[in-house]
Amino acid sequence: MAEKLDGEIVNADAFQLYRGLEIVSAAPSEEEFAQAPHHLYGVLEATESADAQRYVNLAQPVIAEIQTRGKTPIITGGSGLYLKFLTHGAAPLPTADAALRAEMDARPLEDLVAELQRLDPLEAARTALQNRRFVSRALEICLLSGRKASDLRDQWEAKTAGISSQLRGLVIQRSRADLHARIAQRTRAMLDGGALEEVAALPDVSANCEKAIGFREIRALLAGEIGRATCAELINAATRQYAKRQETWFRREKWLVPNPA
RNA sequence: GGCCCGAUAGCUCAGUCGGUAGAGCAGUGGAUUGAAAAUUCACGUGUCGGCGGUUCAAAUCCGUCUCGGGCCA
Repeated sequence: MAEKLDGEIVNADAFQLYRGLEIVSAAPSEEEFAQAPHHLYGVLEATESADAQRYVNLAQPVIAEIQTRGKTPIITGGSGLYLKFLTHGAAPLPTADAALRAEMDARPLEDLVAELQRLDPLEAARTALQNRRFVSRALEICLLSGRKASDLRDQWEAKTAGISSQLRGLVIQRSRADLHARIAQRTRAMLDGGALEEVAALPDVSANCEKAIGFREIRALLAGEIGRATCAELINAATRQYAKRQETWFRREKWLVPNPA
């Protein structure tokens, strides 16, 4: 399979700190992946904010361009949500509104829950009401669209129901021991490979970029708040947790084939 | 050598007046269509360092040993 794919990698990450040291979490073969061109153009600057639609807008021209050269774009995760936007498209929902969001952030969660339950009881019942983000997003959809979030969601789910059967993809699953060893190796490579300099040189970054794993930890290291060993361990732990969340997400995507021969 | 402090979950520690122990982190599983490398939910049996003693009952009190750390010599 590997030798048949003349591929180029498009990564589903909005920000690529540590350029050239991307996670190799899915690839036809490790050698091929390492040799394939990684598409870093179209990537957001650290000061820019990101969202799933923005990622799709950046990735699609890159994918099209690879295809015009007769090559296979290999889309890798990254974020399961971003990949799903790419494969299934965006639902016709209102885009986040900064002012409304700031207003909601200032309100107590119970307040948001109560309003959502009043405006759209069905969506409230489907939402994890302890999760502030999910509650405020659902409420935001209702307020901005003037419609019920549950209706819009149902429409979109009905419309995209058949898409998965037309997709092809694979998931590389590793044993936890192997995965954790590779994560530790990657962290080492990052710290030794210029990540400190890269973070030190970054300006005030966007809230999205600030959350990239390693960013805060390296800032703390540079500020002398933690030592290098602690920094590495914190990055390792955060990456392990992220990898586990990726596994959970992709396990649910039934069209993805785990560990094909 | 003497004295003091510590030893409890993988790690850091809490544990009241004795009633066989629980937080944070780590870990595991889940949710997740415009913040997602984010956010969020669930999951806690472990020789309470060892041995002996007191007691109806000991992580807790007493003795002793081991291992850390500190102070005095």
